[in-house]
Formats: sequence, C-alpha cells, structure tokens
Amino acid sequence: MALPSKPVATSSEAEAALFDLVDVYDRAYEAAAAELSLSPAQACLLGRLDERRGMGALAAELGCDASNITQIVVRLEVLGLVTREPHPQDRRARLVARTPRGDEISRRFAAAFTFARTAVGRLSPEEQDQLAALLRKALG
Amino acid sequence: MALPSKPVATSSEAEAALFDLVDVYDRAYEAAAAELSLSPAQACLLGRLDERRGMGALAAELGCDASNITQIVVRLEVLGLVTREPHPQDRRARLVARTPRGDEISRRFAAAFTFARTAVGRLSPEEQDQLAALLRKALG
DNA sequence: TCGTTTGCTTGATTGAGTCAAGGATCATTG
DNA sequence: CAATGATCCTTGACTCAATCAAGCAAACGA
Repeated sequence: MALPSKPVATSSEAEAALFDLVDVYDRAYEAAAAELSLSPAQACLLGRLDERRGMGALAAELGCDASNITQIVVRLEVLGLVTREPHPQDRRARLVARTPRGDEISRRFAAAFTFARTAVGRLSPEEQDQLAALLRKALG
Repeated sequence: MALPSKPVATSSEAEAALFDLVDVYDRAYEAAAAELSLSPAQACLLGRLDERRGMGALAAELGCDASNITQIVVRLEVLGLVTREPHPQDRRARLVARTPRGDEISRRFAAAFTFARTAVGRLSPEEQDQLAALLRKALG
C-alpha cells in the first residue's frame, strides 16, 4: 500500500477532513484494483479505454512519460485485457483498445470502487450540491 | 508522476469534484516533495518524525511492511535527514529521529505544500465549517 | 532455562516512473 | 522527389516503492 500523502500537522478542521478524504479515497481505489488483481495504474489506464486511443494521447492525459504507458499497456496486453491495433492512417501509431475481457474487468472495477458513490450517497441531494460547490470554489 | 486514481465516468457533480480534488491534491503533494528532491514516501515519513519513533510504529501507522520503512529510512539517513538511534530500553529496537537538517527540510516541505491551505483559504470561515461537516458526514 | 514472540534487516522480486537513445514513419520543403 | 526534421513509439538502464520469505538478535514468559 502506498504511503499516504498526508502531513501530520493540520491547521484547520477543513484541512484535516481533506487529508482524511484523500487518504481513504486512495486506499479504496487501490483496494478495488487489488480485488481484480490490478495495480492502481493498470486500473486507471483500463478505465480510460472506453474508446480506443493512441499511446501518446494516454501519456499526455495521464501526465507521464510515453514509455511508462508502453510498459503498463504491455502488461495489460499480457493479461488479455487490451490489444494494440495498428493505426489505420498512421503506421507509427498504435491504438490501444479493450478486449471483451477488458470491458468486463473494467465494469467490475467500476462496481468495486464504491467509495465515491457511497460517500456522496451519505449526503442529501442539497448537501451534495453544497459539497460540489464548495469543492469547486476551493479548487479555484 | 503517479497515474491519477480517477475513473472516467462520474455519475454526479459531487463525485466529479471529489475526483478532481484527490487528483490535484496528490499531484501537489508530489510536486512539493520534488521541490526538495524528496519522493512522496520520503516526505510522508519525514513529516511524521516530529517526535522520534520506532520502525514498527511507523509501519503500523502508515499501513505497510516494516521492511519498506527500513528501506525508506535508510535513504533518508544517507541524505542526512534522519538518524537511527538505539532504543534505550530495548536493544532490538531503533528510534528514528530527524536531524537538524531533517527538521529544516521538513519545515520547508510543509511550506511548499500549500495546496490544502490555499484551497481552504478560498472559503469563508462559515464555508470552511460547512465543508468540514459535509466531508465528515460523507466519510461516514 | 527454553521456547516463543517481537523488532528489525536482508535478499529477491515486481511494478511504477523517468531519462536517453534509437527505429520507423510521416510531413515539409527545397 | 530527395533530404531534412518532427512525431510516435519502443528499448534499455536506472531509481524507488512495495511485498514476501527468511533470518538474527533481543526480550519475554512459562
């Protein structure tokens, strides 16, 4: 399990609540991935393949090196969850697509990662709107 | 940079705001650590040493294997940021403590990780209370 | 005292992440 | 067209995080 991104000292109640939220969220994400024998990175990538994409697009969106994507995609390919098809127009490029089994695993991951749904579900509709508005304002 | 712990599909505005918050938070934490040439794990551990602690206590608190802590502490030790002192009563145990330089780096990390402070600071005091209450309720 | 538990380390392995370098293809331009 | 340069991706080398199995040494308990 990844070490929490969490300082010790918190100067306000709201900050402390943010810390706890992020911590619990990250752990829940990791646990949901582990249920399906995926790493968080694999789950993340798989979840972005509702439509097939190029390696470069994935790297840009996820903010990491292209060679990192290559690595993760290769592992997903070995697991039979994605394929790398040739790009019809550009023979340099590869399009990553989920296999049917990849679709199934992705669906099961979405079902397993209940944290956000559950947390939001504890609030009334008005509270949910409030929370969304406050977070948006806090995010600037 | 770590891949975001973020699904694509979000069923509500509040959920989407949570995703964004976690994503931005984690990246900010990583960036603040990088400013000081620390990994997130190193920054996390260093931040927990306001008082000296045993390896086991750190592992338990951070929810990982003791050998992982050993590894990270060794690197921090090489950097001159922590020491491992013998435990006065128990000769099996080691107490990890920050060096003066470790204190300085830790202080600078806390200063560099402005995200939570800044985010909360965008809210009025009443809004901060609201946010804290909503998050606590959502966390269950 | 003897066996067990505790606290930590070591070694091996896997995966994420970055960087540098290179091959292949595309696109442009002279 | 041919040459040049940019783009897309892969490979290799490396660092760090994380886990597991094994083991040592000290403490503890019967």
